Amino acid sequence: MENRAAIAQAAVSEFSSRGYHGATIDAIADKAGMSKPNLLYYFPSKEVIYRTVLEQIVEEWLSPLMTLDPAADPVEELRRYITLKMRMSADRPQASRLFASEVLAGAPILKDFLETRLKSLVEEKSAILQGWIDAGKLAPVDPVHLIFMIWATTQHYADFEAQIDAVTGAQSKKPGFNEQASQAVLSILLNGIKPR
Amino acid sequence: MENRAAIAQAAVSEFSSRGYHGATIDAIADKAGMSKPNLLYYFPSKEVIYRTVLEQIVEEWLSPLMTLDPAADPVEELRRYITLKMRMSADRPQASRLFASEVLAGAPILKDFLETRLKSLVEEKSAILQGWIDAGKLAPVDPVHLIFMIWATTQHYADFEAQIDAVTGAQSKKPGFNEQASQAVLSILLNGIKPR
DNA sequence: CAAGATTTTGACCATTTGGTCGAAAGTTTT
DNA sequence: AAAACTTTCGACCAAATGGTCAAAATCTTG
Repeated sequence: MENRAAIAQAAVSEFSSRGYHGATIDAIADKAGMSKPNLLYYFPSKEVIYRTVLEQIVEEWLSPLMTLDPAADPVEELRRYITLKMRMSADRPQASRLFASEVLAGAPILKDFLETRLKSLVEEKSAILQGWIDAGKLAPVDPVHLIFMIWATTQHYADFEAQIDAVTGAQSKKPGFNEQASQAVLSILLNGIKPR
Repeated sequence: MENRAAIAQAAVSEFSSRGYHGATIDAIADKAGMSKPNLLYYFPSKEVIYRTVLEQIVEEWLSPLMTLDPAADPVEELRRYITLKMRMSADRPQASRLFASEVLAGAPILKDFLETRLKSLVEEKSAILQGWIDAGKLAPVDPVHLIFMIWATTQHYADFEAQIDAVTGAQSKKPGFNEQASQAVLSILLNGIKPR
């Protein structure tokens, strides 16, 4: 259904910049090119729209972590993962901000998801990291915190874009900025976890 | 004025958990223990309350960075700064989330502040970092991105508390968690920037 | 092309909410 | 203790907004 997709896209844009309460059905409908009652023909309520787009985003967000390969070289594997997350932040900053906004508010909708699927995924991947550490291929560091740090640094470039733009004088709009940021992040994180 | 302080505190709590639009004057007044008209006797409007608490927070947020001492040992100085930021995240998570929420929304109120005072502070402190790099005391890495990374990782523990709680099974409530997190963050960041 | 199904929307409603107002309650000053 | 000033609040208003509904427009199908 073409219309549902247009609505979802408009919703991500509105929810991410104005927050759940700040976004209005009217504005979403406008952006999707239809009237409010027409939008409500496709989605029963504002909350259902919100849940729907959140769920989509969360699925996409998860997938890169799921591919972590225990057989690969740890540093190269993490380089790949970090690079991928940096690209996602650059490509879909609104999606990142919508997710962040939900978690900031205490994750009222995603709480269950975070406690179940995300928790077990993190546990699973932490075990892989711990295996690498035990094999002496990574410096000894709590794997869960390492995962948090990767999320924090990579998503920061999307979530705090306004601050980064302000501080760098909108350098972040220029092509190559993302590569430069990736270089810095990779350099610090990978050096930080290489065994000495 | 005791009442203004109570209002400000209630406002930080409401704005940080419900966002600007989700927070209501009534709820803030309730939490501050007074009626809505009474609250509006102390602050002329919701937006002024918001601006006021944001400005307070931003001042506090800035101060640790200002103390960076070029004469000190780089690694020890950064250890001090990171530890301080981690403690701030643990002590005042709501303040952190309110700031994050403002930036997430595109920093409509703080834009000017970020482009002027924060920008020049970052430039000033970047120069110190660059000096350390030139002296061979730090690994060569873009100082601005290093500052972003420190902000990202430390504030993550406040801003994404809901996610961290969910994933760690509320371990983060236990005493010692913050120390453990600080250890991990310090270990990775400091190792990441030590010259090799 | 007519009957039926789907999609679209203008008009409307109920609730929420930011903010006002006038008066009451409390405090300070003379 | 009366006047003057500060603080508090019940009642109210106007605008915004989530959602409904019946009818119109459009599309599908026998």
